[in-house]
Amino acid sequence: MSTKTKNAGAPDTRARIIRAASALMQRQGYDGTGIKQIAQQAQATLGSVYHFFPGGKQELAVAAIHHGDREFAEELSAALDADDDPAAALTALCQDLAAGLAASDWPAGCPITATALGPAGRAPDIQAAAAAAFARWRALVHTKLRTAGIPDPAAHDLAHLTISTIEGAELSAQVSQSTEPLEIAGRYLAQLVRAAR
Amino acid sequence: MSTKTKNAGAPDTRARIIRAASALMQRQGYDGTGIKQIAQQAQATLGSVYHFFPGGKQELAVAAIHHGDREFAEELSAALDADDDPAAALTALCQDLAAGLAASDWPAGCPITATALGPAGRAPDIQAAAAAAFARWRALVHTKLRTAGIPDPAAHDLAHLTISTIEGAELSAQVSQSTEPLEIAGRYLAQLVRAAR
DNA sequence: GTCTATAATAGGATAGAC
DNA sequence: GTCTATCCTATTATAGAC
Repeated sequence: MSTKTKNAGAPDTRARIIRAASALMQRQGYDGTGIKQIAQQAQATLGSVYHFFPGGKQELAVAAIHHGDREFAEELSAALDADDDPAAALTALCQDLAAGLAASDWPAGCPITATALGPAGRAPDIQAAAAAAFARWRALVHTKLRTAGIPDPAAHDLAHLTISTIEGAELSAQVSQSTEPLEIAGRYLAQLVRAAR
Repeated sequence: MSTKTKNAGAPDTRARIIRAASALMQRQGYDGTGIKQIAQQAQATLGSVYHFFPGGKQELAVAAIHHGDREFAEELSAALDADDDPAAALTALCQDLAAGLAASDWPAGCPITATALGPAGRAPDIQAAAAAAFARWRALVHTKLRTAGIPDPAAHDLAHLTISTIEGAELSAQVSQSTEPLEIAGRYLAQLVRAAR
């Protein structure tokens, strides 16, 4: 076994820093989150942060977005795998998202939106990481829809719409401090998927 | 005529400041935008900014959100009034939004999302202003759908879905630097509205 | 790899002349 | 209402001991 493989038991400072950056930027955005705050939350020192991320805040944000990307991809995959019917799976996912948002008291929306929105114009690597995340999520839905028998022009478009709508409903729910947008989105996405067969 | 009514010809520093704050925060977010930058863009001095907004940056953000609220409400109203059929009107609106986003080179998404996302958790007045904007936009769509003959449980839900989907599609388009999410959203929203009759 | 100290700069906000 | 100067704090980032 190579020494480069991760040893899961160790304190793993680098992973703690990424998790802290991801969680804080998800709620406060890129510019609203300080590196010192990240270090404190990760129980690391400033020196350790710059040791692992010599590229500074931008490199940290890219790592945070990759982390949020994988995080939501796993949640999405689990939800899609839980039911053969994609319509039912999407409805259940929206309910789970609504419950998570309410449990966080609303600040914890999409794992990458707030991180990417502000600096996307100035930092191309941050924009690219966010675009890759959206594309991966779309691809997961696309595969599920095709497996369920929906042919390809429709499956491609529905995958796009699904990510857009879930993203927008989570944003609306967060801003309005209500689960209603996500509940409604789940119902209509199911209706559209069922109509596409 | 009262002296309190606005005299449209004057340089109107206060309005220039609000417009600058709205435009900058739309692209860079609340924390990514400095008051000095706003003053510079508005061709005003720091003293003038604090003269009109003694509450500082938070009061400025609330005014910027109100400005973006009215701005999009007018665009939405105009789009809905342009066609008797709400389905066709929504499709046209999505195409207009896509064109505007591409013309801005992608940074100019929803007028209030970036402004509200970061500080919503800490500043209740900013969150409330953003929630009011979303509610107003939903109400405009709701009225249009009811006028077009869609009964009320469906019209209410469809208004919610419309705002969520447009919001999410604009976000996806911005992040992905592509007009495709908005084009697809426009098509499916039209399909759902037509099916609701 | 970790820690502290510090440099260099930019941020929000205020004071007071005009 | 406008302008300039300034205070105070926080920020990113680096240096160098351990």
